[in-house]
Amino acid sequence: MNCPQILENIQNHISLSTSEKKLFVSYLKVNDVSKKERILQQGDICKAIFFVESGSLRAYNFNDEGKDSTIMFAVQDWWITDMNAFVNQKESLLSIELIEDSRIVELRFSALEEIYQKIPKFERFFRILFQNAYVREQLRVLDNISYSTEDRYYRFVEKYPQVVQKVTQKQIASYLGVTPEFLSKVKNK
Amino acid sequence: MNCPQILENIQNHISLSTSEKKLFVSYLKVNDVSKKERILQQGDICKAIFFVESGSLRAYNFNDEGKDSTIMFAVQDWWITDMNAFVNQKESLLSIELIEDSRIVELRFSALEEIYQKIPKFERFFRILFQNAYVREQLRVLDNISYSTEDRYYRFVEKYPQVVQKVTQKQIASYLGVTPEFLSKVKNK
DNA sequence: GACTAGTCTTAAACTATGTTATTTTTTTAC
DNA sequence: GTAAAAAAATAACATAGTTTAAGACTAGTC
Repeated sequence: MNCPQILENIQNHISLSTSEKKLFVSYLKVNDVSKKERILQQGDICKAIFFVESGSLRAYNFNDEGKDSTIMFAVQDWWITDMNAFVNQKESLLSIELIEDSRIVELRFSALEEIYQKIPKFERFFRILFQNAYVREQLRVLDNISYSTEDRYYRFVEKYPQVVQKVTQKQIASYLGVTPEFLSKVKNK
Repeated sequence: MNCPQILENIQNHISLSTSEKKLFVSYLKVNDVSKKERILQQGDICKAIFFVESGSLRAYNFNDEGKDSTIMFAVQDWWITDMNAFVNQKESLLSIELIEDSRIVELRFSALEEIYQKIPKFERFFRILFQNAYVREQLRVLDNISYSTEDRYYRFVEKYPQVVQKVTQKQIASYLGVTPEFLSKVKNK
C-alpha cells in the first residue's frame, strides 16, 4: 500500500518523516466501492473516518417522516464520516452512500487513537482539519438562516462546482432543505 | 493574573505542568466588559479568541438588507470568536456584543501561534475544541434543514436552557432564522 | 432498441412564514 | 417612581415553500 494521495493531503499541513509515513499508512485500508453502496448505515456504530481518493459520496439523514436531508457531499481529497458518531463511538445519525464508483481510504477509530499517541503531529493535522470544517459549517448555518433559497442555490453552485457536476438536483434540494419541486421552480422562474 | 477557570476548562482535555500553566497564562488578558459593548466589530480584523469567565455574549451578522442573524451565543466557560476571520486573520463577518456585564479572557492570534509552538499539547486541546464545535454546527445544520420552526425552537430550549434564561425572544428568533413575530405566533398557538 | 425506474418540470391547492401596523407588556434610564 | 424605549403579542394581508398529481425526459437494464 502506497497511498500518495492521502499523504499529500496531510503534508499540506504537517511534514512527516519516511518512517512516520510508513507507520501511518500501515493503519489505513483502501477499498474500491461501487455506486449506490453504503459505507455507513444510519443506526450503526461509526467505526471509521473516510478519505476519498477518487469518486464521490453523500452523507444524509433519513427521518421518521421519510425526509432525506443531505449533510454533506464529499469528492476527491475530502474527508467524510458522521463525526458525532465517530468521535463518541456511538450510533450514527447519518448514512453515507456512493454517488459513483469510488476508491475510499478507511481509518478506524482505534487506529486514529494510536496515531495520536505515536505521532502527536497528527493532533495538529486534525486540529486544522476540524478548524476548517467548523468554519465551513458555521458559514453554512449563516447561509441557512440569512439567505433565500434562490441565493443559497447559486451560492452553493459557485462554491462547489465540482460537486454540482456529479449530483442530481434532488440531492441539491435535500442539501438546501427544500423539496425538489420547489428548487425546480426557483431555477426556472 | 491567576485564571483558574480557563485552566480548568483546558485541563478537562489535557494536563499541564505548573510552568506550562504559568507560560500559558502570561499570554492572556482579562477584561471586564459592560453590557451592550462590542468586543468584535463586523468588518474589522479579528485579532483574538475569547473565553467567557462570567456573563454572556452573542455573535451575529448584519446583512445588506438589515437582517440580524445570530450565529452563536456564549455563556460561562464557552469560547467564542469569528473563527473564519480569526484563523485567516481577515475581516470579520460577525460582530460580538455583550448580553450582560461579563468577564472575558482574550487570547490573541499571535499569542496562540506561539503557544502551539512552545506547548504542542495545545494542538490537542484545540483539536478537541474544534472537533466538538464542528459536531455542534453539523447538528445545527441538520436541525435547520430537517425540522420545522416549532420543533427547532423547543429543541433549542432543551439543549441550551442556560442561554434561554439570558436572551430575548427576538434574539432566539434571529438564531433560528425566523422573524420575532412568527416565533411569537409559534409559541403561543 | 424497448422497457423500466428514477428524475425533472409544471401547476393548483394548501400551509408556513414574512410584512406591516397597532396594542400591550416589560425593561431601561434618569 | 416615572418617562421613554424596547420587546412581545396580535391580526390582516402578502410571499415562500409544500403537497399532490400528471406528463416529459433521461439513464440503466435486458
